[in-house]
Amino acid sequence: MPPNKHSPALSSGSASVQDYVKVIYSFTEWQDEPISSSQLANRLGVANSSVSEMVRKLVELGLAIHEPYSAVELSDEGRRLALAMVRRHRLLETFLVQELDYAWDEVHDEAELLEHTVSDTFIERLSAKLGYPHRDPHGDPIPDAHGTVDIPQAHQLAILDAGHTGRITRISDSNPALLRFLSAEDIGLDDHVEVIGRKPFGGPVVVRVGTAGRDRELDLGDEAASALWVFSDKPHAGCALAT
Amino acid sequence: MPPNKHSPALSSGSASVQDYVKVIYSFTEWQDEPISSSQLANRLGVANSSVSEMVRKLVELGLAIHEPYSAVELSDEGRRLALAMVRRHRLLETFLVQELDYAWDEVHDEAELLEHTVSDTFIERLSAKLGYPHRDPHGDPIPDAHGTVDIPQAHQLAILDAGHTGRITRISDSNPALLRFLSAEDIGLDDHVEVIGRKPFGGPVVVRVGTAGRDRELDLGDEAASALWVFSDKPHAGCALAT
DNA sequence: ACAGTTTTTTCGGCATGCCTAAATTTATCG
DNA sequence: CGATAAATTTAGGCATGCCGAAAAAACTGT
Repeated sequence: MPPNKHSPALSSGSASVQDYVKVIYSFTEWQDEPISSSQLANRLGVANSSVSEMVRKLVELGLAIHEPYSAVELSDEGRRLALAMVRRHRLLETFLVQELDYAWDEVHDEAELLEHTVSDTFIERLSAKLGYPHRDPHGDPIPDAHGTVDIPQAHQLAILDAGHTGRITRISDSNPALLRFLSAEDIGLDDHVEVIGRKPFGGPVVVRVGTAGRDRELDLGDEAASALWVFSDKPHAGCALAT
Repeated sequence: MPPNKHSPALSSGSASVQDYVKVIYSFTEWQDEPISSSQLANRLGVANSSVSEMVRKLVELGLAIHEPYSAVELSDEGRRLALAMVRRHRLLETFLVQELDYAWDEVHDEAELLEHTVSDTFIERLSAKLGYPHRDPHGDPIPDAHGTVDIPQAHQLAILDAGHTGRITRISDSNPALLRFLSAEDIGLDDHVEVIGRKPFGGPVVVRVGTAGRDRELDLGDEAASALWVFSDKPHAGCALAT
């Protein structure tokens, strides 16, 4: 056993370790399949070989589970750490928007850096100051201090069949430009959506969106339609591409 | 010339570089002598050899001026960077105390970490939110966004002669335990002080302190008396040890 | 001024995390 | 099945910052 306490509670690990663990976790937050090495490399912007190395380290640290040549999964310990990081990230984003008047699309990168630096004390005081929020500005659920999250049932707009109606529960924050576009189109969290259909040959998705009565029809490209997650009005929202 | 723009404005440098520059600067903020290698090593908690290396790098980066075997000084560029870091540190401390209810003695370490991570945007928004403060919770002056500071005329209580009276302008934040002691003794910023004298054989300094009318006499050990800086009521406060 | 002490610098080494290039394993398809 | 393609891992290197030990320079006191 390396210089590693029995159950390191949340003794973090380096910023890199935290990043890896968070990405591994996030990959399965709204989907299911565990992440592969190259997907990890992609999301982290590092070479595949770096991932191999680091994953070995994560396994040594007891944070990940990994059979050579197969997907990477988190141990309970790893998931705890990941959830702590996700909590940090989302609370920081909420803080930046609510207290420092950051725009929607500006918060991600700043939070990405800060999450490795702030102390647990900082995070808990922040949470208190913000009124113990459960959802961040993009609609992502904020785990509580013990690592409990509830992940709302939601589907990407891109995979919903025509006719579906629902509410936008979450908007992926991974592309700031896309967030600016959505903001310009006045599409926001909790807006109503109705899927009208899809233009032929993989064309844009046509939807009707809007807050309250003010709704309008518009075309959404694939990236936009994938970034929008909707909580369907139909209880058992089937969706075409569900495999 | 290394991969270094002409006048990198404030393109920071690594956290280490920032720390070195800040310590070099801080050393002369209230005194005058430039800092020596071993003093630098001491304050940074690193080996002398590490300092030699890093100082060479600082010179390469155009941040420091250094003749072998003599003290280290900052270039204009280095001073700019140092002031930016000091600004960050002090604004962060102010924020932690005012907005997140940190105690006086808890803020230093957290700010020390955060100052390397937050963006300029963050700092400017924070400054606005706090109402553009000029003094941090320990009384240290906060440089403005352009790197202008005014450093109040102040002397360490430890070196003032008997009879001096003044106001506590600044309380060094380098020792949290000492801050807790002072807080327990109810000694705070802007309190009035009168130096009564010094007990024999390098004994404690006897002072009379207090807010408004509620003042009392007490003995202060050398460390405490050195941490307290007072703005003297006498215009040309002479002091015994001034050399 | 010069022998001894102190300060500073130089010299290899180490750890972390990243890279490219070269194996190696796994997957795919005729 | 086997050849080729794709994914993964190993091997060797690089940069940053740190260290201890040893060499070099700078202060000391008599």
